[in-house]
Amino acid sequence: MINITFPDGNVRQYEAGVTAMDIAKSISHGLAKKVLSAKVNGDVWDATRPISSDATVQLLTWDDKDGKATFWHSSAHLMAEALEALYPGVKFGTGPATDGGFYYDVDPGQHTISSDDFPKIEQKMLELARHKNTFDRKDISLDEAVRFFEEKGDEYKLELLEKRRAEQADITLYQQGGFIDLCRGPHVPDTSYIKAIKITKVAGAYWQGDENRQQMTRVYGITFPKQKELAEYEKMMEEARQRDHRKLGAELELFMFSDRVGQGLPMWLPKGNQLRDRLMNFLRVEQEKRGYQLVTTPHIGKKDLYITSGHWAKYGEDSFHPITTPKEGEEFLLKPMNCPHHCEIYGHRPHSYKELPLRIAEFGTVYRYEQSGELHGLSRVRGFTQDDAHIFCMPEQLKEEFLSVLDLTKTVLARMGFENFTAQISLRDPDNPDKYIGSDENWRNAEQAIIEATKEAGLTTVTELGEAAFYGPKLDFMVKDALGRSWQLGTIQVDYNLPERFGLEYIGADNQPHRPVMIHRAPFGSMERFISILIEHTGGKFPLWLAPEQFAILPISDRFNDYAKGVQQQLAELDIRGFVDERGEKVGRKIRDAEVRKVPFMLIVGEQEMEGQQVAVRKQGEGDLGAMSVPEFASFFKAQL
RNA sequence: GCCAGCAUAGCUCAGUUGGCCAGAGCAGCUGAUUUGUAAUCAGCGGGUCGGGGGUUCGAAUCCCUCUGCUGGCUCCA
Repeated sequence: MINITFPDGNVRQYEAGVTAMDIAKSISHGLAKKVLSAKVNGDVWDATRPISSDATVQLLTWDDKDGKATFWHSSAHLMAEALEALYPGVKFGTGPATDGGFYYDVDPGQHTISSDDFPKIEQKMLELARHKNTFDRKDISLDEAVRFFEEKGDEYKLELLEKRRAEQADITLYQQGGFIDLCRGPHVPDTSYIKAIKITKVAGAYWQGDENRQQMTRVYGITFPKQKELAEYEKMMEEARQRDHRKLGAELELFMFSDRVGQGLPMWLPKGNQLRDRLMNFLRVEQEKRGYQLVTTPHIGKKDLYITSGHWAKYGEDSFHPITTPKEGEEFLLKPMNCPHHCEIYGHRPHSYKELPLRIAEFGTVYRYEQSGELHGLSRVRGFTQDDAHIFCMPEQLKEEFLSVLDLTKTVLARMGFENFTAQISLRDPDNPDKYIGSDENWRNAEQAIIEATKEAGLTTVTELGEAAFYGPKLDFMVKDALGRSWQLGTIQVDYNLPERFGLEYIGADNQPHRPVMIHRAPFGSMERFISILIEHTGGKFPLWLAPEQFAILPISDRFNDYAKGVQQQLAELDIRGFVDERGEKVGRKIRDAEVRKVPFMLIVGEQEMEGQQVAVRKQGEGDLGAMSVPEFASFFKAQL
């Protein structure tokens, strides 16, 4: 008999060789039906794999992240089996589960796989799933595995095996039906668990993530244990489509692109620009409270500036090429970031330690030649405005400055209605200390400052080793939007490199020159990207204070247009903005149009309202709230700001 | 940049294997209607079928190429 310890600390005895499935059955039949795999001593195992000695066991179901991963990983195998049936000669790379489903990288040989083939693949998978084939685990020697895949002619699997040989890893195969794959597992007990299937996309992907190697075809899918869950998923996807900032941006007339202007170069239309302006003003005020000083720098700078900063060497060839002038040999670059200009501002005169920290802020528009395939609406563009600032401080001031920036960022996110966020701390790779510039002591100091500051600020954090930039550790804010999707927003980065390259100094209390530390920070990241996320988070129903139009006055007929304009005037004096819909349309129509434009308040005025000096208030998405006097509406409105 | 797909009126789309002057709805314009909580009616205008080249008696439709867009990959100072 062996002792099985459960997550709640309970211990039960079972025969050696018991499986997680057996254990589940011993607890309840309902549970057994839901078990997909199990965590045995911390590793995820097949539910059908025998446990031979004492162990801690956690049963995993669809509700567990690892349970889902098992389910999707098995689904990847099932898809591979279907692909092999549909496209003879197809070769397989890797096929893992992801956060939202699974994919398999395949080399389809002569065939091409396009979205037209999805129904066919789904059908085949469903057909195979119904066979209720078990996923059988086989421990074999590496040489046997090599022989098998040589015979099959799958060079990708052979390459993976050679890698395993170097690692001296154990080799296991999994077989379901006629399909055998190199795989660590685990898998669900059999294929019939997979009830609902959707192939979602097909894309190119480089073998082993290396752009110099073979391009595979990556087929993405998602599966569910119940049809209903697929339906919910599809509904969510539809909701995401409705909220797509590119669609809403066009519909709400916020921004546009033009082929003639150029790819990835957004133009802000009046309403979008208002939104953008209000966001910037909000941040200006918050920054002023925290001791930032605004500067303005030009959009270009001499190539030498970027040779000094080191950016020319790293990005020069792959970015916008220099602008030449009538003067021989003179070259300027469109600025790809604001820091070199800000470093020059810092360096234009000597600084005393008493002046630090010096916080230089700018809404700086920068240009980067992003690869054409990377461009995406407002979230990835070639010209954008950063809500940038650079804080020059002494090393011992780092923590306090971090706290101040964290406070600013939290204020910003809260005001925007993002309640769900985490901070990702990116530290050095401890195994690779040579990759980084700056002394060991400085790094330790900076990393410590970030860790302590986030702790004191009460943030939920995740720490990533090796994700730091070569010039310093950083902290990124990850926010979750209304649909539960995660986005990276603002960033705070410590930089030891630029102060060095620009030879920046301050005179310390000891009357000796010292090197300041620089912090780059941008709570929004960029106005473009931030607004794209805000649009999708709110579905275009912006917080009242940001709405380009806060009300629409809808006269019942043109006899009330003058009264309507009077009301508009009264509200304008109270800083409430909106417009009068003077068209010769029926109110029903005016309401519909205002609803579609997502105007927060509709004020309907007719005979009764004019006589009573009132407005009939209707809230977008909610309906009629009844009549109010204009001052009543104004205070009702202000209460919701 | 790479792989795959897409590009028809301002927008959303129809135009199935090549064949008479390329269609619809919405939007726009003009007129009528003076309207009470999500689309009033009528008339009119609008397209070198993304650009260029080719195949063909004939191309929106087939081929090549360029541009842009979409989904990923790679990248993201």
